[in-house]
Amino acid sequence: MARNQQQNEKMREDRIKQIQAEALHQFANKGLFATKIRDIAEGVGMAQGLIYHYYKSKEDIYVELIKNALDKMNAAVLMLKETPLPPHEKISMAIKQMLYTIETSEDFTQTCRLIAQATNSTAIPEDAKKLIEEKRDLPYQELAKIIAAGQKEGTITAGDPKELALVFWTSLNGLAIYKATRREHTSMPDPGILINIFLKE
Amino acid sequence: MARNQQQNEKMREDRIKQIQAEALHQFANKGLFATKIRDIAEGVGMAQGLIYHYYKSKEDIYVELIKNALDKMNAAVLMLKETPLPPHEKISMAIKQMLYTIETSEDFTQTCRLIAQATNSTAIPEDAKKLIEEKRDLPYQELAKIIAAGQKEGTITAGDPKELALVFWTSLNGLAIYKATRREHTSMPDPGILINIFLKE
DNA sequence: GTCTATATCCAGATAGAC
DNA sequence: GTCTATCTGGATATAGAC
Repeated sequence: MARNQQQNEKMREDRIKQIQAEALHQFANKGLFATKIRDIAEGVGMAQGLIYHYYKSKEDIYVELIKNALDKMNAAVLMLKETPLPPHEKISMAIKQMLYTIETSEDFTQTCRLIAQATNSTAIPEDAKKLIEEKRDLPYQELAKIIAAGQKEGTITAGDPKELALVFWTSLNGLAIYKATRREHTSMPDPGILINIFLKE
Repeated sequence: MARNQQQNEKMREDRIKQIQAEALHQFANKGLFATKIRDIAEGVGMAQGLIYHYYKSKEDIYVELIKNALDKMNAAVLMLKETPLPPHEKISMAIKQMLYTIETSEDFTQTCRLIAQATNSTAIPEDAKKLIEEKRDLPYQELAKIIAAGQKEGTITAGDPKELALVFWTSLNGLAIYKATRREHTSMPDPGILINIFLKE
């Protein structure tokens, strides 16, 4: 009996993961409003009504995805923060890593697109707005700290750390979104171009 | 009689301009699907049904705005191309100009947002897709040419001109969109940060 | 040109059988 | 858990009076 309950629990979780994966794909490509519950259900291969066995509403799916996306992004930044490297190497590693991930991981570019869409729309669920408000600043803040530390060591270009962090994040984000819409036709620029913005000589 | 016809024609054009201005505002903030015809009509101060005296459908308004937005962007790039300045000064002028315009013109940031949304969604009208396909590459191409010319003169950093153009355009675009969502709280970075990417020493 | 009223459609969400 | 059928609301677009 306990075994069965565990199995059921696992099946349920698998289903939820399927729905999430399909919904991320659809939302990233079409946005919240153009994506229909039917699209998600068909993508997963289940009846339209069955979605409501797992989620209360379309908005609920969306909010959960937004939360996951922001958390994933922030976790990556905190990981970078904890990495035992000098600041300027953190920066160049982060740039290389992100460009590589943009190039190779569709899931990552979709996550970027989801966040970008949500950030740029006022027509998203109230809960999603709150999450964004709460969580979106962390990358800028952490980047700014790393940059300031590097400037103290004399390895990173002079300039307002916050402004440099802003350029860092918006540039890479812009590239991720660009890439997402031309997957086959384009490759990312040489990391050196971006690294030059931040590192001395 | 001819006078009256002219007056009527002008009134009609004014109405259309009102609708366009309101629609740009709404679409930029909420996207195509979350914007309701009623919202636009209310914004202009007319009855919902009256919109259809001026446009056949919501999609038609959207497609027209997309066209205008892309044309405006491309016209600015072609203007830059024709400016009688050496390449490296074109680049630094363009950066300064764009950062200033982002900071001061809400219409410009809305135009950027509209294009960004449309570019990043597969759920837009077929006609809008065609326009984007046709027109969106021009800035990258012209920038790349200017950069290549500057490299020949030895005033612009080495590197693949196309990649540099990509960084140029995605960075500024990313900043415009960032700014749009935090209008009061943020200012643009020092142009020098971006200029340093492109100019030698 | 402008409005009100309405036809029509579509999608989110629910009910209930299996 | 899963499906089919359906209720319901809301939005586009049209019709027709003023």
